[in-house]
Amino acid sequence: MPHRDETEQLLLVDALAQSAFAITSILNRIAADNELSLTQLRMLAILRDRRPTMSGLASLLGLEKSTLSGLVERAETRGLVARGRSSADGRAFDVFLTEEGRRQARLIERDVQQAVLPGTAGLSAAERETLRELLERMQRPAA
Amino acid sequence: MPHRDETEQLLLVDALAQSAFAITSILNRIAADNELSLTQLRMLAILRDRRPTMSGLASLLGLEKSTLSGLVERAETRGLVARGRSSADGRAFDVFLTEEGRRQARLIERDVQQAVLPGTAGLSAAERETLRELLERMQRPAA
DNA sequence: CTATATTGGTTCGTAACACAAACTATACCG
DNA sequence: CGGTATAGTTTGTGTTACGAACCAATATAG
Repeated sequence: MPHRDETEQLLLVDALAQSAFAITSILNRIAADNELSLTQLRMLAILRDRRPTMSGLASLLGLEKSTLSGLVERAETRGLVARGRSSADGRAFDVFLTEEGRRQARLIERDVQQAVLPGTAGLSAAERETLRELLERMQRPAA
Repeated sequence: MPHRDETEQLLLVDALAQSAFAITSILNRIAADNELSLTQLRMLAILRDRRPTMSGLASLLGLEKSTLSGLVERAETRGLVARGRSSADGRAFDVFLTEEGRRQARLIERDVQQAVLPGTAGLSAAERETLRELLERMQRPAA
């Protein structure tokens, strides 16, 4: 049952959004269980393999930079992240996970896997691989 | 480059989470542009094709039911949603979109499509269809 | 049938979140 | 070098989110 390509695109966007809603619902719960907010959890996940500046992190999270000061401050107070002077710009700070933050991120990762895996049970191994590859392709910049 | 199946599963979960993070970042921005919070936006999207009770909606959003009273109250005050007595349980209220809420949801849907579509450009039409189908398969209950 | 347990939704207290405006110091460009 | 842009912070305001407590409706057990 293929659709016209324009329709197909819109259906894909909707499927991506629905998937994001479902995952977000799960993440909300896991965050609360770990005494984190959804945004704190997302920040930890993003920082697993990045060291962005404050405004870079704001952009990745889709938030205003004024929001980040408090967010990072509180995470810093909890020992989950630290800040360092950016070498690229004397005004900027990089944000990165501490060892404690890495531990917390791994715990969360485990919880997320446990919660999300059952939902993938209806797919064959080949389908799972295809889905993963296609999603990863979408995360890569085209250029 | 296939992996062991267990690894493949974990990579898929990670890809799903990364996708959700990226979409959520976009949704955060669109919500702010429409003077909504992320959670308000998610609620509108969920209510497009559902009429859940308050606690049903809390579950769909992954939030505590105590959070829903204020959330729905404010959306009701803005004329985006309304409540009706549930026929299934004399204590319960259903929540549903008003006409205004439907209009708002359509505007948001348009914005989301505009923002997300460019990210799908690197996939062929067939790949897009495959991705959509696999995502939809995941949203369906297996039973 | 009655007493007890459970549950749907609300209220309240508390901390956190998120935006916009304003600000300061640093960086950039003509 | 001077004017403009920008990274990050602070402040004000409204919203969000959890847990505890509560009340009324519903479910359950004897």
